[in-house]
Amino acid sequence: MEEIMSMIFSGINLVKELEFCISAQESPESLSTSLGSVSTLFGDANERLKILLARRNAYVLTQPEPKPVPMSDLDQMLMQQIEYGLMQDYSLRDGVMQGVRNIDSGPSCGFSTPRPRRRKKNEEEETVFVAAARMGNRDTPPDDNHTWRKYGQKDILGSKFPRAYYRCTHEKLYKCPAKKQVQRLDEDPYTFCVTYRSSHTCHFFTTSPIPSTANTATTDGHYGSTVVNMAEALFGNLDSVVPFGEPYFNYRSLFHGRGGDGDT
DNA sequence: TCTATTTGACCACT
DNA sequence: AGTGGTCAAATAGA
Repeated sequence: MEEIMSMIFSGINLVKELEFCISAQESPESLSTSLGSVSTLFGDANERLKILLARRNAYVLTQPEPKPVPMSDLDQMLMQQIEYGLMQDYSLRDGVMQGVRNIDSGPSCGFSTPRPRRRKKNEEEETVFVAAARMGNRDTPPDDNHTWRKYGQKDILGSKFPRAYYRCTHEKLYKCPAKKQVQRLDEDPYTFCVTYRSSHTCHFFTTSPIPSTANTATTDGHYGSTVVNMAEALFGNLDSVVPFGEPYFNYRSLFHGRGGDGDT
């Protein structure tokens, strides 16, 4: 899965380059080359996703009493990542950085004593890609409304940048199990891959948990359709990738605090 | 003095 | 054995 996400975000970076080619009015040859790279990469990622989803669907069908799961965690995670990445891209292009994120999912899973030194295999996990601030401190991702304490850093094999490990500041006081890992992408140092593990059981924020709509760079209605259009342009047939058409899938809900709840 | 960060070492998993 | 995740002592900063 991480490999697919890596491919998708590499593709997004290629789209950025393509956009630059267009604005720089480069030759049709270079445009064609750029387009080819994009379509190859996304096509490949799409194929892998299809295989992945097919396997999952097959697995669900083999369950004795399949529950009505409208959208799998995997799908949801994927969509969040894709939309979040696009959102960050759009925000940066508009010169606005929005550290908006709210993807806590489900009940927290605490640790049993003694605390394991390795994460559990099935521990809940959410990965988002966050654009770094272009000004100020670029070494840390934008504020995500929670306070974190760094407890480790590791050089990761094959990665140019080290991975930083954070846990919730309230871990001891409120037994909050939330953790996150932050790593820069090799292909785009301005983008962080942030992996969240376990939900916050504390509900303390460094800033207001719901940013005012006055801060929104784009209206979410416009953005939502833009994202869909862009994703469709990128993936061709969205139905084969993500269930935009799912009745239970509300992509606006992914962006809490961006005016998605209140506007009509 | 307290809290956060750094960093080498330890440990679990593959 | 190699790698990633965590611990914990040392250190820095408020």
